Amino acid sequence: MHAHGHAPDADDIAARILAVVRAIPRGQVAGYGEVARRAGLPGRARLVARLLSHNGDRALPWHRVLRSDGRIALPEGSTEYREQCARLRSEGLRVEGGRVRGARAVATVDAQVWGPAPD
DNA sequence: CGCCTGACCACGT
DNA sequence: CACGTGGCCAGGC
Repeated sequence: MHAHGHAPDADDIAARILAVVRAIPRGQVAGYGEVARRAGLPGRARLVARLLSHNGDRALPWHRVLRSDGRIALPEGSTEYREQCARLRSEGLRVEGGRVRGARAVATVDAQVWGPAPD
């Protein structure tokens, strides 16, 4: 084990992504690309999606991860899709037409406290 | 190796 | 806001 730590192993990458997902506050959402970026993996949105699709941890707040436009990525009508809808609504979020309203208004907690980055 | 698929994204119309 | 287009990365075969 311990291959040259130069490039992070798949396990480390997965762990970082999951950590970022767990860090999304209740009642808030983030895009796949946003999550990847926060995990230090710009451009790996699809990796985040793949990881969540294989995830088995029910405690993981995977439902807070949406497409960049605020839409639910899962196929409409599927069991997982309905569960995501239910979980989001249970957190007080308004979901309409498979989309979370106001998801793009606040991308980060900082934006909520300090307002949109002036720079 | 090449080819196809996927819980994606940015951009233009 | 809906759609279409091209791009990107990882896996499965």
